Amino acid sequence: MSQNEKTCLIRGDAGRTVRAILDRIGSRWTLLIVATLHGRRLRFTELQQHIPGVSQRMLSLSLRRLERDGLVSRTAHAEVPPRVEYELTPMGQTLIAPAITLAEWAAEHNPAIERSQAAYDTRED
Amino acid sequence: MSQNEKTCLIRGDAGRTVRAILDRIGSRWTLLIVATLHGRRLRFTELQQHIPGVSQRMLSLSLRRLERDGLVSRTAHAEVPPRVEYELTPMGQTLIAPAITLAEWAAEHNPAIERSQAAYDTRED
DNA sequence: CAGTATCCTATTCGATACTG
DNA sequence: CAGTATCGAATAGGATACTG
Repeated sequence: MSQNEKTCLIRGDAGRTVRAILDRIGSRWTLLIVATLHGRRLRFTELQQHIPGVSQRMLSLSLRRLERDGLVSRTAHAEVPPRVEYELTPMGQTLIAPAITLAEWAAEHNPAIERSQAAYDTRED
Repeated sequence: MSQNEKTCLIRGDAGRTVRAILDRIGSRWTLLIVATLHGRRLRFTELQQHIPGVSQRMLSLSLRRLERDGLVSRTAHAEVPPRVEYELTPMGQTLIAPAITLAEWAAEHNPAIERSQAAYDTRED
C-alpha cells in the first residue's frame, strides 16, 4: 500500500474517524493524561500534581471523556476518605506508540518550525 | 531507549512542543489540508473543492498558519486573474508519516471506542 | 481568483465555590 | 479526597459581504 493510498485514511471516509480522534487527543490535556498514566495507576490528586496547570474541572472532564472512550479505567474503592484510581486500559496503552511518534516528530522539527515562524513574522513587519 | 523514557517526550520539556504541534494539527482543518496537498500542488479554489465544508475564512487562516510554520509553501503567479498554488514543503512532507500512524490507530480502534461510548452512555441513562 | 473584514454564535477553559 | 456547579473570558468557527 502506497503512502498516497494511506493518506486517504486522513481524507477519506476514515477521515471522520481521524477528526473524532483529534477532537479527543487534540484537547489540551488528554494526551498529557495518557502519557502520565503510562505504566502506572494514579489517584485523582496525584494526576493533578503530575500535570502542572491542569484545573480540577479540566482533569475531571478529560478523565470522564477518556473513560467513556474506553482508554482509561476508573476504580473507586469503597473507603472513607474515598480513593479513586485511574489507569490506562489495554486500548489506552496502544495509543502510547502513535503519541510517541507524533512527539518525536514534534521534538525533531520544532526548532525549524520556530525559525520559520520568526522569519515569517519579521517579513510581515 | 524504553517506551517509558520516550513518553517523557510528551510529558517533559518537549511536552510544550507537543502541545504546540497539537494546537496546530488539532485545528479542525490543518491535517486535512496537509493530507490533501500530499503529492500535489493545488490552487486555493481547488483546495476548497477537495475539502468539503471548509469556509474561505478557515481555509485562508489555516493556510497562513501552515505557511508561517514552514509546512506549506505559497506561490503567487503574477497573472490576471491571479493564480496561487500551495504545496507541502519538504518539512511538511515529513508530517505525513506520523499523521498516517495516527490515522491508522484511529481507523483500527474507532469501532471499539464507539462501542465503549455506547456502553458508557446506556449505563449513565 | 484569492483572498480579507466584519459580525455573530458556540465551544473551551480557568477560577471559584460548593458537596458526598 | 474526589469531584460537580456556576460564571465569565477567550477562542474557534461559520455566514456574509467586500476588494485587488
